[in-house]
Amino acid sequence: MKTTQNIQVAVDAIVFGYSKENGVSVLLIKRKYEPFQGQWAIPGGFVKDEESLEAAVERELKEETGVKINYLEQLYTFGEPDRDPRKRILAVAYFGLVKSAQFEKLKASTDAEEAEWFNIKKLPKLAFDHKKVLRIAIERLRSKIKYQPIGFELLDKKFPFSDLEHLYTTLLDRPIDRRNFKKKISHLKILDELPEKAKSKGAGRPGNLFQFNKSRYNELVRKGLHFEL
Amino acid sequence: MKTTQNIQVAVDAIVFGYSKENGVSVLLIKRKYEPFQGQWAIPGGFVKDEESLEAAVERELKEETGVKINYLEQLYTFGEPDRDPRKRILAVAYFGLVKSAQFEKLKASTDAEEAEWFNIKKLPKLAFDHKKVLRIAIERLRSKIKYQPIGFELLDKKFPFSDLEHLYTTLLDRPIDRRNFKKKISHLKILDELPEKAKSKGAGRPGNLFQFNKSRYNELVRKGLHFEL
DNA sequence: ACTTTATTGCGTGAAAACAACACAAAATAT
DNA sequence: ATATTTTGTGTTGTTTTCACGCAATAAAGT
Repeated sequence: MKTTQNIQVAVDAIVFGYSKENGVSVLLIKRKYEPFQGQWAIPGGFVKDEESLEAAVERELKEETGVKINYLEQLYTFGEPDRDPRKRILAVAYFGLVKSAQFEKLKASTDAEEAEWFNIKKLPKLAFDHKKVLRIAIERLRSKIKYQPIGFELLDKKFPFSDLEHLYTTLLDRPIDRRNFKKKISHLKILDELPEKAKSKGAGRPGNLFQFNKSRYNELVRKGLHFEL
Repeated sequence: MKTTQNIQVAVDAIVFGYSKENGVSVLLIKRKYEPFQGQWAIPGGFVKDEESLEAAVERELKEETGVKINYLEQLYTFGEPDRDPRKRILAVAYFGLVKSAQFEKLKASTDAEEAEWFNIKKLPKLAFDHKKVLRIAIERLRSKIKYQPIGFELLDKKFPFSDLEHLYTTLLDRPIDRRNFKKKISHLKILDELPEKAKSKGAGRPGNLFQFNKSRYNELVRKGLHFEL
């Protein structure tokens, strides 16, 4: 077996967060070193020899941003020989989501001076091929939210229905009929309606709170049903 | 930058073929060397330093099996530290399809003595974690065929409608109502009906020949429609 | 306090998609 | 010629989706 191969393996983490005020945002870091020093980039780094890819993602995220991920899946592997100007680096990109509550917690973190959330419609110039990587990640988020209940991973544990609606309209970039949307979601029976009401912030009638019921969802999947918006 | 990392990068190619007689099959090779010498495995090999991942896949496939792929996409990257007993190998797995005409051409190939097609329901024992890899690939094929027109990549350029129907019943493992299926497909207007008829092999009325119209399909996609069985 | 404004919650009818179903036509096999 | 195999097509009842309007609840404005 040849051992002449000279490719470094890294992981990247494209992490999305959401809030009603800031919309759908992605976590970026400002690069401290060359190449692309000072530019914004997707967080990530090299994989250690004995470490799984997922462990590497979580470690790097913690080191660079202090953020703890709520949902993680593999996105795509970028392996073009010239992605990095110095040497060949293969990046296994992961796709992560954080709950609304976690979102914005950056300020509290110590290492996070150079990390920031950016609305996905107002992205800065990015290092390497990260523009392309991010485009693919956003595509995945947009399409996946239609047939997998990952939207709930972006909201708080308890949320008013309007938050869910707002998330979908924002992400899919089209208006949604609240009544039909409610019907569709509620007859899947994957949401529990809580007795409490949201405490109103701002004008308008306060909404009931809901909660995603994961075990109910898993049941449905076992029966071959599937969520689809 | 540390260069102490010691991970080898390989590609694997899970290639599917189809024929009415043999059903949906996958291309495997018999390993010539340790570890797992003599066992069946997914074709693949190490990526060369200046070579793209896709190029590596095509090269290895040609070397090991003589098969030329018709459709190729990335499947998943397997990076667990202990996948290979000798040293850490990260495998970027690709998912490929060959046309029915190409299928079975193995015998003609010179290097292909140790390559064979296996019906996906009659798989042999596999080397490494290839059983898991294959399971994921089959899942992908099954689910993707429902919402992307990749089924046509498995058939000949011109095919009778019954072939399409047979492919779907086989792959989805459930009966399909011919009339409803025809209605659904034909009102998408992605098939051109050819004036010729299939020359009959065996009893029964010969069917008309059809052909997938890719540009028509792309139009539909642009308009936001989507294929779904 | 009462009026205005913002937001939530619910129901109905029309249109489209889906599922179930049977028989005639064209070819080969005997 | 007659039987057998396989293709091709149309109708109807049911279910799902889509479009749409109005009353209820609370905060904000006066």
